[in-house]
Amino acid sequence: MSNIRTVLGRENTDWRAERRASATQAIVAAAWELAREHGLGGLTLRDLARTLGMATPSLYSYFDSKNALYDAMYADGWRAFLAFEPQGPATGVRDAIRTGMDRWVRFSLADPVRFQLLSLRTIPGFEPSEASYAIAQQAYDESFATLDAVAPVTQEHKDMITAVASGLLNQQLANEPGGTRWVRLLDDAADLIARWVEQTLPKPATRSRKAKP
Amino acid sequence: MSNIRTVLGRENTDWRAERRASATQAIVAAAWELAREHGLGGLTLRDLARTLGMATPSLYSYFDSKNALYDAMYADGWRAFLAFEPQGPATGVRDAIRTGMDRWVRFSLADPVRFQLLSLRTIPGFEPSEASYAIAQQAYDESFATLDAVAPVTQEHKDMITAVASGLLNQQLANEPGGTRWVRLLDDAADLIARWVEQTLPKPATRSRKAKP
DNA sequence: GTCTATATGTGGATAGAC
DNA sequence: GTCTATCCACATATAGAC
Repeated sequence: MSNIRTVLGRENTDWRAERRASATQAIVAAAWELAREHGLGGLTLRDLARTLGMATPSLYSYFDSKNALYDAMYADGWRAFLAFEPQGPATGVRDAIRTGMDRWVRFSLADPVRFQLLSLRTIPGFEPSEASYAIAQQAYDESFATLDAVAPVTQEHKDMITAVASGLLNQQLANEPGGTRWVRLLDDAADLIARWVEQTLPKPATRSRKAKP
Repeated sequence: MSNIRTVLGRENTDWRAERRASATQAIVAAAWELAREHGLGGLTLRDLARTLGMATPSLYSYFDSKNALYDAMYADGWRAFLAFEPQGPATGVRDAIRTGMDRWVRFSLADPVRFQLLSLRTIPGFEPSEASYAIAQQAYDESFATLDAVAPVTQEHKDMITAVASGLLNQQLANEPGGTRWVRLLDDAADLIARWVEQTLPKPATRSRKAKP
């Protein structure tokens, strides 16, 4: 049933979709830049449109609202994490925890505004869409894959790890941005948690070398 | 050199100062209420004035700006912490850390919006004044007095404690407000830190029982 | 489909009368 | 100190040209 018309139509559609996607990406990139400059809450659509050389209402062709833009930035931020220095396999629990926390901290320090959007509830009224939250979930799972591969850690273990990492980051960025006062405690913190995790690990079915026959 | 006129003048001044202070306090209290209702960032001066039965610009007789109001709330919040369930002496490092963290967590959970203002950088452009920050410092020092009395802990020890507590709190309030998923890890966290503190305590001038003669 | 032009509503903030 | 009137910036929405 396909003829030349529909094929051309599809190509045309793809072209437009691509153009639209690349334009959307350009808007998101410019939004990050302005957010880094004026703060996440200080981002305005007027500024954004002016930066891009377009009229403010034109942005609504790409985003239904300012929160939709934040949502796109949220998804973009987590995608950036997925692409950020993928972890290799770890030699043990301590190594997995340390490198995992370190990766997250370096990613966050590289762009505090991004950390603010991804991890803090700083934009009043903004809540990520299901689609964007799914990407965040994917990043979460991927980020713990290394540790999961090394030991059968529980959800509580992961919660402790994320809480401590986000606590050190938040204190650092809130009280001494650019410094290292809290962040340099990260290795100690990772060691603490690692020891705790190893001690509270659910016992596997006693895999003794000398199994009874 | 004093006469009846200056005395009356001073009394008059004091009256006015008191009335002004109590009116200011009423505004701050109403502001907290609205912030709890609509979020910290959702607080508007229009709403606040309407609640108090006055015109919006009248608020500017008490506060130079919205941020000045936030500043008064910030100071008020830390004063509330100073008055919140003062700690008694502790039996040891672990006890001091556990009760100190617990006190802070219960205080914060009792009013998440207050925690947000005191501990997060959530209001774009708001920074506490020197006077208000001094109150925060006082609360910080007072809150560690119990621990200080028990052991010569370092700044790093305190930084770790505040970071872990704020991390658990932030995860809890951001991801599951009203729940206990992160907060219930507090005792474990306190134990971890206590062990670490005890191990890394700066050695006191070796007070051995069996001193060499 | 995307742009320009324009309108509405809600913020914070100021001026000036009383 | 409190009010009314007003300003400006912003998010948001719609109409209409191209």
